[in-house]
Amino acid sequence: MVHLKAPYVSGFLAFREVPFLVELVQRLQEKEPGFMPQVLLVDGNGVLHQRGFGVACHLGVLTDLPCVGVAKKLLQVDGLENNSLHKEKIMLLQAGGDTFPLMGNSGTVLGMALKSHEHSTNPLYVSVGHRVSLEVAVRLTHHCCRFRIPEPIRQADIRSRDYIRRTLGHPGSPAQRQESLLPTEPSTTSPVSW
DNA sequence: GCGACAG
DNA sequence: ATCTTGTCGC
Repeated sequence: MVHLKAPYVSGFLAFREVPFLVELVQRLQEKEPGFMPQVLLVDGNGVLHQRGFGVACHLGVLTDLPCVGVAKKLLQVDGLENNSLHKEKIMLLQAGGDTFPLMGNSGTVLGMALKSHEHSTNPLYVSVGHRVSLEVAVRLTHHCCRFRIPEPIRQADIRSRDYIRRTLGHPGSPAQRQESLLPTEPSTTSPVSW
């Protein structure tokens, strides 16, 4: 079980979550190096970020593994806006795998909006994290989608929440007596996310 | 009061 | 992220 200390602040997600992600990779290298993945799908952004360096970049540099940023909402940076024009482009996406580029004011393509499967309305926002091209990032993400969320991220989400529920759900459990795995902060902070 | 808001 | 209400498709 991880013990989150930093609060969630938009633009600083890596400072909250990346230490635990690095630890997971290190633990895997020690115990099961044969299972080391060739690429990581990261729940958050890569270069589509306030300072061009989201959690997927951060994790990639610290582990030297190729990383893809996969966000569920558009981070509105460099002039990118979730406005009516953007929503029009989303509605024009037809088949699963369809995309449109996310071009910042700087003229750089920061990522791609991806219709991750055919019966999906909201796109995914895919961006380069580390040692991977945007084209490969998009194809890889698309091919991992049984549903809207890529299966590796979806399973991590489902199983971690299930673990939390099983661990904190039982009165008298060690975790419950420890009393402070739940966030001290009011809202916004979650013990799950990992 | 109003807009913004990766997770 | 969490919570809630309602709808649609398999």
